[in-house]
Amino acid sequence: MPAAAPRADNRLPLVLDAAARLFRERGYAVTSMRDIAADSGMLAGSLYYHFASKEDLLVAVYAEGVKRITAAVEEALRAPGEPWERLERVCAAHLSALLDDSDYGQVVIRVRPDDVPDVARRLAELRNGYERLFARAVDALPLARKADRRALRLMLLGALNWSQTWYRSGQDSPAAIARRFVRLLHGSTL
Amino acid sequence: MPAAAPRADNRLPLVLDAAARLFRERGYAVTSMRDIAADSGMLAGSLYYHFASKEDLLVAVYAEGVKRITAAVEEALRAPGEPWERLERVCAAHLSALLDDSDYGQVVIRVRPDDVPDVARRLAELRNGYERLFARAVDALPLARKADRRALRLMLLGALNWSQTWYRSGQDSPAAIARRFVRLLHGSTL
Amino acid sequence: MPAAAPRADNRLPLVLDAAARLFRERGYAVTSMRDIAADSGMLAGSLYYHFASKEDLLVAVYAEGVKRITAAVEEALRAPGEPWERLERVCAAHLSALLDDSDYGQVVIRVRPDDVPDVARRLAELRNGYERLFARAVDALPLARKADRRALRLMLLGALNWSQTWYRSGQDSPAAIARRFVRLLHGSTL
Amino acid sequence: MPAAAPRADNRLPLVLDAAARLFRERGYAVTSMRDIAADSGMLAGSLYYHFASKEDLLVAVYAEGVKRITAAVEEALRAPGEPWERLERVCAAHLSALLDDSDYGQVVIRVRPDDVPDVARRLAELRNGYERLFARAVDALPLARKADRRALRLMLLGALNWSQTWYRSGQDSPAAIARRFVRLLHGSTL
DNA sequence: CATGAATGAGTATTCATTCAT
DNA sequence: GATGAATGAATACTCATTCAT
Repeated sequence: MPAAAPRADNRLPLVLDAAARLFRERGYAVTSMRDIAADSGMLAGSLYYHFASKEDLLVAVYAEGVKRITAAVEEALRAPGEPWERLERVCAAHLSALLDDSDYGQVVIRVRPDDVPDVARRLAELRNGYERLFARAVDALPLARKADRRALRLMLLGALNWSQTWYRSGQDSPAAIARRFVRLLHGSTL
Repeated sequence: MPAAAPRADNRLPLVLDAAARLFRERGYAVTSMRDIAADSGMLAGSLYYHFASKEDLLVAVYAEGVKRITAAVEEALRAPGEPWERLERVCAAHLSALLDDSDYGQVVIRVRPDDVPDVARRLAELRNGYERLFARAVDALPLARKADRRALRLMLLGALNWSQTWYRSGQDSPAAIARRFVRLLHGSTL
Repeated sequence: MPAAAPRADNRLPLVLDAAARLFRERGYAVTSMRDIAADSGMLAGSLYYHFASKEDLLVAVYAEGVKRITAAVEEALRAPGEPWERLERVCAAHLSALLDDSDYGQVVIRVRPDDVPDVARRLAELRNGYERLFARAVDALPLARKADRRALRLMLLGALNWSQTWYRSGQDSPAAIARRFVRLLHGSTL
Repeated sequence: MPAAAPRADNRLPLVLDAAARLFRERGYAVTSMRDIAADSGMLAGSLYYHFASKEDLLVAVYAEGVKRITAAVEEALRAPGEPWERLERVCAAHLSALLDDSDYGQVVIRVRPDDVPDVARRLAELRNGYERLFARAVDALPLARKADRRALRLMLLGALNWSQTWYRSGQDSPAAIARRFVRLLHGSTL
């Protein structure tokens, strides 16, 4: 019997889920601890048993978001295939995590690190950690010139992330969007 | 004695400028009317002589931002040249307005319409109005297939808008970024 | 007509009075801004128009308290007379300001500077300013030895200030207490 | 197997020590049960096994403080000697307990009974019990008039207690302070 | 004995807004 | 046009306390 076993009725994950959903739906600044508490079936004060501050709660959600996107993209990277194919799979995975899979991934895009000055650096580091992973998929491409590689990465990632703005589920699937975006770049770099 | 001559010491533009700067720097939710008032050398209550609400003030800033981007892009569209060249110029103009020119343009990207539910629709319309203009530059491209046109527009616009996230003035100029992005797409669509 | 004339219905003094009374009655930590507001016939938030923080409000009350004690003691110092007589009058004035005259003086004794770390230094300076004045009355005494002078001052001031603990109005008057205390010291120093 | 033997690892004294230290350092109102718990290596809830409320904890600390001062003063009273000499020793003992010996004694001075209305009476009784002891040392003095006796006691006790305000260890020792204070009163009463 | 989790009332403070002057 | 003064609701957070485990 492990000593530190969490209780069965631990509601921390519930809190995290509620926060993720609200941060994604409305944004960080505009979501109150009371909102989150109400959605977790608790009182506002009770949240502080689990998280020392609203900012800490955001960091936890954000970290979970990065973790999920990372996991999805790592899996896509592992599968065999030709570099452009792999990039397409990576983009599809990235988009899925951002648009469909859960609130956590969307928070990573929606909440800007500098919206929350006190933890901006921690958030930025989490995001950068992930972006290095994405860069690996671009580095593997057989490109002619080096400068193009950075531009291609920034362009692709920007386009994917911005998709949150216009994406409506039901129409184009993440995979379809990823395919179209990657193909737009493919021919041009031959 | 002229009847409706605006006073020389009209401080409305001052208010608008302060709001634009603060909304851009910190975001809408986190900027208070008192902050804006202080930056305009007034008291919070006095703002209400000029704007009925904080939301109205945002709409005014946003509209001015769209107007400026629109003006810059329209000028770029007017200049003669081959469609891809023109698109490049349009992108450079768009980026300049977004990154360098003024706070107003940056507010249009930084503030999401749905951050402010009550005026979300008005903001979205303003933004859409502009995006239709941008679309014209894409429509003029000699592309093989129709589907590509939409993807190309969304990709390009997303990549440009997202650049606010990583752009640091001093390094790459807006024009250079625009050129690289457009060229990445050009070859592939021949 | 002076430009910055305060409005007739300015309720700031009301706030100050309420704060003084409550700080004296219950202590600083235990008095809430709501309590003070309720006693001034306002809402808690409204206090912040007049004072930027609870600490600032305390400083204002404290300063007023020191000012009043100072004024009383200065007057006692000005009156002519033999040094011991003058000291007695000074002590009586000090005690009156502390026990009878108003809440402000009592706050100066009741609230310890280090109860409020952030403004401790400002409070201590205010108090020290006054104590230097009190010291003048002791310095004028014809004492044999120098060391005694400091001890006498500390003893007298301590005894006077502590009287807040046991004093019940109706019994001994401040003047009577002062007389007895000073006479206890007088004979011994001849 | 002995029935009521207290456990070896009884942590109650630890709690008491932590509370004494914090009440002395910061004051009662401003010290939280969590602070005390943290300093005792426990969680806040666990304190309630030992004490029914924060107020009870204060009473326990206060009582211990009074007990220690009482013990020190009783010892000083027992030693033989002339009344003024004995008073001086009593004052030195009182001051030591207040300034140097431990946190408990200082709490008795620092925390005013009426800071804690619900237990104010119990605290006052504890304090009075001690003060009667102190009075015995004054009663033994060969004084001319009765009124002086009360004044002398209040003056001396007040001066001693207030010393917490200006005393800085390292400079004057409690014994030296006591000597000076008592001598200031001695001559005058001959 | 002690913890983990929560409560519910309270804290200081902030904010968009109002309106008489 | 703008201010001084205030409102009322909200905000993040704290705290003494409870209680099943």
